[in-house]
Amino acid sequence: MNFQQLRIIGETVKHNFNLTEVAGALNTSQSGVSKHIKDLEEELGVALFERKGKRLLGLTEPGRELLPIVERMLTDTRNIKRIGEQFSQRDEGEICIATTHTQARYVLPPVVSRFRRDYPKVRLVLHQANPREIAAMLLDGSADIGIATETLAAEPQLASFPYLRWNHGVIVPKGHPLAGVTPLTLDAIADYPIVTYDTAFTGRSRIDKTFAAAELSPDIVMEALDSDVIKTYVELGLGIGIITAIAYDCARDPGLDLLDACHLFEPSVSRIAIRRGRTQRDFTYRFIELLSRDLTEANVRSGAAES
Amino acid sequence: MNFQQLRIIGETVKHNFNLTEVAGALNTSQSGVSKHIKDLEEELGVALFERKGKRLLGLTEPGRELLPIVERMLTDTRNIKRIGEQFSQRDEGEICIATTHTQARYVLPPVVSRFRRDYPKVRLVLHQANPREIAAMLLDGSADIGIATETLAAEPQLASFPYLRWNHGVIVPKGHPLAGVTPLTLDAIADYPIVTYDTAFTGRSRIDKTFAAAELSPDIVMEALDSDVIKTYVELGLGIGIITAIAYDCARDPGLDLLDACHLFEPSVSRIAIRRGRTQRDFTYRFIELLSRDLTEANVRSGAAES
DNA sequence: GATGCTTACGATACCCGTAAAGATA
DNA sequence: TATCTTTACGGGTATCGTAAGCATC
Repeated sequence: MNFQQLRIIGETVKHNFNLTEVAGALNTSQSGVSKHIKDLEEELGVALFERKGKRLLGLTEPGRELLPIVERMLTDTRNIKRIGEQFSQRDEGEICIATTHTQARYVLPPVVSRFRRDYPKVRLVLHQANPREIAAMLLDGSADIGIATETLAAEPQLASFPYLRWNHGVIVPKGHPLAGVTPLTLDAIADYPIVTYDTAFTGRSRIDKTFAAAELSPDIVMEALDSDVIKTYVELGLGIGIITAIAYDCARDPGLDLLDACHLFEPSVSRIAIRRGRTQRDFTYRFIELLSRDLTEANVRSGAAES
Repeated sequence: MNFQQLRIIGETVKHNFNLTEVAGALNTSQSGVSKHIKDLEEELGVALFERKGKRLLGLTEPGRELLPIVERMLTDTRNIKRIGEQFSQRDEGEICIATTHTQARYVLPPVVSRFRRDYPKVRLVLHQANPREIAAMLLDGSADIGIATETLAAEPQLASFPYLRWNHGVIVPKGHPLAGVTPLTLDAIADYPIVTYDTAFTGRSRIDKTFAAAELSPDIVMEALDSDVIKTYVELGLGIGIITAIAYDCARDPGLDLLDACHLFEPSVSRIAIRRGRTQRDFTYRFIELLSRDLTEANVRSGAAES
């Protein structure tokens, strides 16, 4: 048994059992991949892959049992590598943060610039993605930290921590009649066409639930992926907008008014997630501490320890 | 990085950083061991071992961080191997049970013979040892199951399960005056010289605590490692014995009487332990089920899952 | 016929062990 | 001096990639 064989097992599952792709992903030859699999199966005395003739179709039962162990070993090799980097180049390296638009645009900038000042030699990669992709990136190791509002909590392999509470607010063009309605009500909102987030983004599910609970069916005329697009179309008069309150800035958005809606929508909680079992660089913990002073390295470590 | 390097790191720590011994343990040459260490340190970019000149003295800080991961990888290699065996030879293999004298002599025989009938092709190795050695054998992987009364629960790497409650009893030569004392009292026992277990064995600590709580200082004239030796010397008239009640059999011990002492000593609990994170063979779970029908595979698995 | 897996074979690199040299107690 | 580690070097082996053969779709 050797590491190449383990890598091949892992990649084979990832690439739908297409060994040609696997060879490409590992920059090696198909023949080598094929032989490695055969050798390992021979050494263990069991077939790991279901075959139809020469094609691989899936894992056998022993293969399914093996897979989680193989994956743990692969992450452990990366952990070992990371410990090496950690000590050989304390303040150098790379940190990849997978996050949604809202966080990247409105919350992270001060944290990022602070981090860059503290760790000028660390390459900071921001990867904007939707919550599902963020979870996938954490799981496959391509991201160190994930930040999102929608459920990162579902996956047991991830440890997630709340770090920011925020509310939805309603934005309207300056002088819009809705601005005169005080206090704002759901019924009043539902009278106008609405522009808001796409499903599975930035608390959209919470918006839907709130209207459903009030037995209202709002007229959603546009679903966007980010607050900036929503603001643009609200300014054009397409309708009123429901966005994160933190995305509104009276100086930058002179054509819009933000109407408080704390009493209408429950607050949302954005979470930070990391992969359990992954050894993190020191500066990764520092980044998380910058996001929330409660999330000290000790707290994050103990939260990630279970399972 | 390769497996041989990881094995070498692990063995080096085990053998007090003597590379000559390590080479012996892995049947290879010192030079190879030395080079592997150097190569790995070079690859990671950090020194893993503290050195004084050419001698290795201990782990550096990165080495200490690395060690648990290396050990997990080594147990994972064994886990993979075990999965192979599990499926290629379902009912063949080896099971090693580390246990104390009392269990081996009085509790395990029926279980062992039943297991041998069910799994005739499994080589069953019984290894008699003291509780500390039992824990060590589980930790280093040389035993599958450990059984003992004294604390196996202390080590977080081990998962232990209670499976047998038992009481201490007093044995006396037939016709001994103590047999007339009913109910038996601690004071009455303390009047006679006592033969019992060595410290750290078969609930000896419980015996001591019981007398201490009653402010008695019993005259312990002999400390033995097992009940059979105690019985022998009680029969010779050296004193009265305090042993596990399960070690007395009126048919086999015609010269002795067992006096009930349930009301004097708290019951002891014998425990079964396995190593967390170790993949167990099917028949290992079957063996545990034979010991206690409550300890089903599902229960044991979930109990071993934490941490 | 196109794609995908396996087998055969030659080149390369890696790992191992012997032997000699250097360091430590 | 005896023990232990490192360095140097040669032999063997395993791994890799090319190329050809063969099965599946």
